[in-house]
Parts: sequence; C-alpha cells; structure tokens
Amino acid sequence: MSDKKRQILVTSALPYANGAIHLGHMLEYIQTDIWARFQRAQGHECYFAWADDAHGTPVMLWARSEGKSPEELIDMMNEEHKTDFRDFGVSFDNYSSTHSEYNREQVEKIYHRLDEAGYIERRNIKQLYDEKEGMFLPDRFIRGTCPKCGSEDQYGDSCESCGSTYAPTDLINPRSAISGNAPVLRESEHYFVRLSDFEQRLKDWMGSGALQPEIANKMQEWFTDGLRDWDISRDAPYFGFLIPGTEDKYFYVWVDAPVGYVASFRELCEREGLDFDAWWEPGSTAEVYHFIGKDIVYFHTLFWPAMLMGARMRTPTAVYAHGFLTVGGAKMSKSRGTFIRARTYLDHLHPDYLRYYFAAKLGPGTGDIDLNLEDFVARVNSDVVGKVVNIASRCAGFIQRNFDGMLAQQLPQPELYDSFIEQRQTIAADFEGRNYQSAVRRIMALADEANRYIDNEKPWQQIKQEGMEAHVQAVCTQGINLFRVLITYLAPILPFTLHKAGEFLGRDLQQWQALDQALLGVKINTFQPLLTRIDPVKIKAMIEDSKESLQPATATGNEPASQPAEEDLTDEITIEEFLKVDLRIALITAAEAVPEADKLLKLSLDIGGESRTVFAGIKSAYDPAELVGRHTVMVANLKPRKMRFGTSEGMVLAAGPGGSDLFLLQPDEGATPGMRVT
RNA sequence: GGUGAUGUAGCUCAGCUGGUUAGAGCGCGGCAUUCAUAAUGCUGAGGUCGGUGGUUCAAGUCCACCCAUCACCA
Repeated sequence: MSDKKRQILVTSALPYANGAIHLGHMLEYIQTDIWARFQRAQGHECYFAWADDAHGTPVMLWARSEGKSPEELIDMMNEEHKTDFRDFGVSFDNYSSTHSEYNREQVEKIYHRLDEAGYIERRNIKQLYDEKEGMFLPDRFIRGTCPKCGSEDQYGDSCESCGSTYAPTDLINPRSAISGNAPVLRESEHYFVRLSDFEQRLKDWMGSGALQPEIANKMQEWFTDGLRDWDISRDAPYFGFLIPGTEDKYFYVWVDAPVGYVASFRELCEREGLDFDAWWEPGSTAEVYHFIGKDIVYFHTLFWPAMLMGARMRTPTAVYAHGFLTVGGAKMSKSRGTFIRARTYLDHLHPDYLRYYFAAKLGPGTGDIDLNLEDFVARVNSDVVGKVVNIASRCAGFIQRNFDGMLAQQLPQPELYDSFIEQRQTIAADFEGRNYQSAVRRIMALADEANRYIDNEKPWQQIKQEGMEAHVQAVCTQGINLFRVLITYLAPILPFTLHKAGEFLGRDLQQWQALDQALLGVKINTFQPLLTRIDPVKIKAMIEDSKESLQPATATGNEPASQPAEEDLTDEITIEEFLKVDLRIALITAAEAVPEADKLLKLSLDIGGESRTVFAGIKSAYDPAELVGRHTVMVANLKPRKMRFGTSEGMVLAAGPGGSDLFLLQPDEGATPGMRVT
C-alpha cells in the first residue's frame, strides 16, 4: 500500500460491436475490474473507462445484411454489453462507443497533430477491388489459393494450411468472399504513419517497465525486422470516421479503437468534472494502464504509443497482456457448448463464482487460463463457501443466539488478528502485480488458520459449560473479525458477497485501511447465507443452453455417404434418437479435390456464422467447381474425425450407390445456411 | 515457415538469481468432530518435473535439439 493517493486510469480492450460478450471477454474485464477495485480499496483515485469498438468492415456488412443502419445495431449491442458487465459486477466508470463525437474529436486531434509534425505520408498502393460490390477488399475478405503450398480457399493474408503469410495480391485465383467475383487490382491513395520515426522512443518506453518481460521479448522481433509504415486509411465504403480533408478515405478501425480509451475517459471527465489534461498531457503524474489479450499486443505496444508520442500526449504507464480462456482444456467450441456467453452464464450461476475462479488462476504472465468446470465447482465450493464464508457462518449463530448480536469488547487473541493484518502489504503487492492467484493462495491459507482456531477453541462445547459464556463470545468475536479481514482482502474479487457481508456486519468493508481497528463491542445483524455452493446441475444446464443459443453454429459434415443401392431398412428409432442428429443447411463456399485421395473432395461449408471443413467422398460424381455456391444438408454434430489431409468436421448427405451415381441433397429455394433440418 | 509463450502428482496450479528426502489446494483412503450453507480439524497414499542430449561437484531450475498446445507475423 502506498501512502500517497495515486490517480489511475485503467482500460480493458474494446469488444467488437457485432457480437455478444462471452466468458473469454469476461476473463479480461474481471481481471481489470479486480485491479480497479483493489486500487480503490487502497484509497486511490481509480477510474475504469472503455467502449465498444464499433467501426470497420464487419459491422458495415452486418448492417447491410440486416437491412439496418450500423448505428441502430451498435446502439443495441452497446446496451446489451453494458448490462452484461454490470451484472458481472464490473465497476466501470464509463462505457462508450468508438462511434461517438468524443472519439471523433480525439481521433481528428491526434491525426492533425501527427500530420502537422510530418509523420503522415500519402502514397498510392494497389489493392484488390470487388467491382460488383464497389469496394476494396480487406485481406480477410479475399479467398484464394495459397501461393506457397497450393491449398485452396485461404485468406488473403495467410494460409491456414501451411501457415505462410503473404500479400493478398499473391493469391492464386483470388475471389471476393462477399460477392464471389474475381477482384481486380485498383490503385488508391493511402495514408501511412511512419513508425520508424518512433523507433528509439518506443524502445525507451519499452525499457521503462511498461511491458511484461515476455512481451518485451516479443517486441524485439518487430525491431529486428525493422518497423514498417502503418497504413491508417481505408477506402469507402467503410463504417468509420472520414479522414479530415478527404471525401472517401476513412480511418482504419485500429486507429480509432485505442483512441476510444481516451475519448471514453474524456466523456467521463465532462460528466464528473475531472481535469482531462492532467491525465493525458506528457509528463502527467496520473497512471494509465491497458489490460489486453495477448493477440492484440502489437497494436498496443507499437502503434498506440507511437500515435500518442506523435500527438504529444502521454504514453501508457503499462500495457498488461493476459492469455486466452480455454474451457475444458480446449478452445471454446460452439458445438460442445463451451462457447459460453456472459448472459448464458448469468442465467444459471452467480457472478462471484467466476470472478473467484478467474482470480484464483490469474497470474502476471500471458499464459492461457483454463476453465475446467469440475475444478470450478470444487474450487469455489471448497474455498469460498467451505472455508471463508463458513467462518462467519459458524460464529454468527453463537453471537446471535447467546449474546443478542453483540460482539465482545476485546479480542481473546489480538496477536492472531495482528498476524492476519500483517499480510496486508504482501497481499496488496500480489494484487498490484496482478498476481491474483498468489493473493488468493495467501488468503486461503489464512482462512485455514481461522478455521483451525475455531476448531481448537470448540465454542460449541464451551457454551455448555457454566461460566464460559464470555469466552465463547470472545472466541466468536475473534472468528468474525478474522472473517472480516479475509472478506476485505477478497473485496476486489467478490463484490456481491462483500456487499452481503457488509450488511451482516453493518458497515462498508471495502477499505483495507479500516482493518486497523477490529470490530468490538458493536451489534451485528442476523447472518444470511452470503454465497451458496454451486450446484453441478446448473453447470450442465448452462452448457446445454450454450449449445442451444447457437442455432447457426454447429458441426460440419464429413464423409460423404456412398451407400449400396439397396439396403434393408435399419431398426426403428424414436424421435428423440433422431433429434440427436443435428442436420443443418450448409452453403458450400469452397470445394477442392484432395490430390492424394481418389474419392475425397475437401468442402468448406458455411452453416450460418460458422465455417466447417468436411471431407466428402463424392469426387467421382462431382466437379468441385460446380459445387461452390450450392446449398446442401450436413450432419453438424458429428464427432470430428482426423484424416490424413486434415480434420473433417461433419458430413454432407448424399444418396446413391457410389461411383458417378451419387446425388447430393439440396434444399428447396429459401433455405439459408444454419437452418436446422427437422 | 519465423517469433514469443506454455508443458511439474488423477484435477488446477506454486516452485525467485541451479543446491538437503519436488510443494499447495481439490479429489481419493483412514481417524476425529458436529458450531456451521454435508461445512471443519488431524493423518495417509500419489510425481523418473513433455522427450533426448549436453554444461556443472550439483538441474524441474542453464544450453541445444525434438514433440505437443496457444498466440502473433503490421
């Protein structure tokens, strides 16, 4: 704990405005929130401000497909996101959108300053253009054959098959992922920030302790390769901010996204009367911290500080990256039901459970965090309910029943209380260093000690002995005071439970400073269960819901079916059994022959928001080219099967004996990808 | 392909600058206890520290290579 009051601004990365919040997002927001709450509990002035990332091509296309304006959609998502955060106890001070006038103002200010200082360069580049859609194509919206390994249907920037990276213009047979047309090369003027101008300053910043060691290591790579200019413009049509002085050039979404941190804080300043400049002028003594995922380190440790330097603003005090969330040791999967939305979680489980579990596993590094559901139940039930909350529970009854809720005037073992208080600095240092797992370990060790103390004193026996009443009262007062220390330490992690504990003890428990005085001779309220155990049934229900909430996102098909011409009917099944087979309408977005196999075609299927790769044994009957664009039916929940050429994630349906007599199923006009077939 | 990271008991994880019999929690076995939301205390059994080869008097801890997983490559 520092005795000086610090001024701190923390941010989380901006979630994209076209989708729901899921538990992967929540890992970061909970990490950030714990840190912010911790700082406030130390008495510091700490704000948490961030926003939706609303700009870019995906939102534009989404709006187009919904037949709505982007504004309408992002406003809706913004509300939804905020509700999710609040219900998870995320104590943000402001949540905005990058599509705001505050942001426009900041973006333009930064741009003008960069331009005036000569950091912006304009030059023509050639880019692939979709004539049918009338737009330049982002790399991700171009598909084609990998120039290195020849794999078909790869993205414009890298090949998922061989992993090589290249320019979209290197692709063989490029195609627009939007219209399917072959794009043409067209010239356009783009705006660049000369990053190399900032190389030395970035190195200095990096050396100032702003980064975790592994991130600093990673950055060496960028410097070694030499900093390239950064293209900050995009051509119309685009959903974003127009670059001042142009008619059809927009800022690239990664320009205005981080500026969103500043703009959101600006908005907060106006509302709360804070001095914006005191936080963002160079040399500011306020601290600014960005919490981000390891995937966007690049933008936050190169572009962002460079932009701030060029715009004569202060740079972040530090950027902290965390790892990814896996569920059950694997990437979150929609078909397995482990792609869990924040809302779905909240429908079934208490937010403090997850906050505790994440805290118990988060360290200062960038390693991935696994949500193991059995471990989750065991850990939360044992630690929070069985150990911590139980301390209050087992003492409260005596105080209530025998002493009318009054605590004793003195602690029987003040030295035990003091030993708990002595851990304050150590635990604070853990929180400060984002080593929450270490803090949690220490706190739980103290909880064990508190339980041991009560066990040794055996108040349930003493209360039966004549003349021991006062001692029982003292012992339970001691227990409740130890509980109070523990729950105060856990305050940043368990805001809801803390609130209930505050009602029980009749006071606010957030400030760590308040622990200097033990609670003595005061009346406390009737104990209500602060947090109950997790019922594993609810976990199951949550997983089931997660499967259901994803209509348009499930499996793919794999082996094509080449059946003998005539077969006896198989045994009869019930409707329930049939419903286990999840059949979906699929759009064939790409098809190619597998050279090493005589029967297989590799199909890419779109089942409404999710893409599947399926190896189908229909090579003998279909030419890959004629399949692209067709709709068919696939088994979407078939267990993925590893094949020599890759993993087949489902199976398409076809009839016929085989050879050239194979007939792929096709739905009537009107069926769209992802529809369930029943 | 390049780069960064991760790989320690059934599960989830600690192990700082190399040094006595590798630690914790959960789970599991035994005992005790009944105040508490079946919670608590004591105790026991579990690991050739991803693999191979090095450096060293000494390596989970350093080096090289390999394997697996995650991320990034503007």
